[in-house]
Amino acid sequence: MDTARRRRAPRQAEAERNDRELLRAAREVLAEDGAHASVAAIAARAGVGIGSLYRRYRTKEELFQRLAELSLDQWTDTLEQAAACDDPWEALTAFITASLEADRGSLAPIAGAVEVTPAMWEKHRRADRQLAGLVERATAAGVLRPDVTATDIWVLLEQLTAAPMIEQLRRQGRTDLLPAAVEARQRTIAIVLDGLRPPGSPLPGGPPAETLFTGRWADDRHR
Amino acid sequence: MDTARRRRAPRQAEAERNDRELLRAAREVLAEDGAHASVAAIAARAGVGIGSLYRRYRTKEELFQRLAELSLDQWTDTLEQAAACDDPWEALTAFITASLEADRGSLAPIAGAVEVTPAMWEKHRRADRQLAGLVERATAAGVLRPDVTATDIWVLLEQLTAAPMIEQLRRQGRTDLLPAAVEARQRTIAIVLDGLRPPGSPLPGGPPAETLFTGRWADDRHR
DNA sequence: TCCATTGCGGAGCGATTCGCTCCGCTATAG
DNA sequence: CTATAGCGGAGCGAATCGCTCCGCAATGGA
Repeated sequence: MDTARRRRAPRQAEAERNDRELLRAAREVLAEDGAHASVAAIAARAGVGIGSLYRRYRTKEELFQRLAELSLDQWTDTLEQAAACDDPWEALTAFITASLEADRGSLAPIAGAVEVTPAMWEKHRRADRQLAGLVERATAAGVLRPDVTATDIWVLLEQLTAAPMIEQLRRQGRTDLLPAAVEARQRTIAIVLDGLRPPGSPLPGGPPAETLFTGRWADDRHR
Repeated sequence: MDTARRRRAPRQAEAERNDRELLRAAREVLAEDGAHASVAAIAARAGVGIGSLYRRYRTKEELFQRLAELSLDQWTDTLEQAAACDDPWEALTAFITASLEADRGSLAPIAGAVEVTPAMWEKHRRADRQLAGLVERATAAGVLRPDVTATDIWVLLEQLTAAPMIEQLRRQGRTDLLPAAVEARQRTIAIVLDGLRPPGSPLPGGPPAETLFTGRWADDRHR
C-alpha cells in the first residue's frame, strides 16, 4: 500500500506540471483562436504531447469543462475581494475592472459548446448571488443608477469582455499597436462606468430577465 | 446592337435578382456563422446554385469585398442622415444607435480576412471624416465630454456591434429569449450613451491613435 | 545490471468540411 | 428543331479536426 503510493511519486510531479501547463495553454489558445481552438494547438502551446493531454482528459469537452469550473472559481474569488471594499461604488467597479483585466471572458466561446456540469451550475449560482449583493449595496447607497439590475451588469460584462480589436491585432502580430489598443479599451471601460452612475436618463424597457443567462446554457423552456 | 441587348434581357433579369439575393444571404449567413461562413451556406440561403455564385464572383473573397464596399456606403449614408440633425448631441446618438441597429458590424469578421481594395480605403476615409465632423460639432457645443475623440467613438462602436449573447441565442434557436436579449442590449447602449455625456471623470491615458484602425487592415509600419 | 512499470511524444486514421470546378440540364429565341 | 445563355449541384483535392495507438525514455527495486 505504502510502497504503491511511493512508487508513483516521481512521474506524478511531471504529470501535475503538465496538467497546469495544459490548462494555462488552453486558456491562451482559446482566447486567441476562439471556438476553433484545436487540441493540437493547445498541446503544442503547453509543450506537451497530444497523448499526455488525452491521458489526463478523456475528451476535449472534459478539458473545457474543467477550464470553465476553474474560471467560475475565479469569478467567486474576484467577487469576494471586491465585496471587502468599504465603499459600495468602489466595490462594484473593482469587480468589473478586475473581471475585465483578467480576460476571463475569453472562454466565452465555450458557453453553449460544452454540456454544463452540476459543478458549473453550482458555482454559477454562487457568483450570481454574490454579484446581486454587490449591486444591492450600491443601489441602496445611491451610487448606482437605480434602474440597473445585476443582470444588466452581467450583460455589460459579457459585452465588454470581448476585445475584438485587441484579438485581431494579436492574430496579425501587430504588437506595435497593442499598447494603444489596450489603452483605448480602458477609456471605453471608463466611459461605461460613468454611464452606470446616477442619475442617468431612465433605461429603456424593463429590467432584463435572469433567465437570459441560464437559458443559454441549458434548455429550461419546459419550466 | 439593339437586338443584342434585347436578346440578353430576360435571363439578365434573373441574374440580377440572384445577385441581390446572394448579397442579402451573404450578410445573413455572415452574421450567424461568423468567419466560418461557407459559400455553400450562402448559396443555399439565397436559393441559388453554387455555380451561379461563382459565375458572378470569381472567389469567395471577391464576394466579401463587394459586401464590405456596400456596407461602407451604408456608413456614409447613416452619417449623412445623422449630420442633418439640428441638435449636435442627437446627431451623434442618432448615428450610433442607427449603426448598432442595422447590425452592420456583423461583417466585422471580414476585417483582416480579405484584402482591402482601393475602393474600400476611399469609402473608409470618407466615413472617417464625416464622423470627425460630428464629434467636433458635439464637442464645440459642450454636449460631449471634452476628452472623447472620434477614434474613441469607433472603438466604442466596434465594441458594441458585437452582440455575443444575441448571436448565441440565435444559433441555439432560443427565439423565445431573443426579445429579452435585444431589450437588454438597448439598455446597455443607453448606459454607454450616458457615459459619453459631460462632464464625466477624466478618461485614462491620452487620446487613442488614429492608426489603431487603419493599421489592422494594412501594414503601414513602414511609414 | 537488468527488467517491469509508468508516463511520454507524436505519426497517422477516419471523418468532416472547405473552396471551387465542371458538366448535364432547362428555358428561351430564331 | 437547333443554338445558346444561364442554371443547379455532384464531387474533387486539400485541409483540418478529434482521437487512437504504439514505440520509447526514464525511473527504481531486485
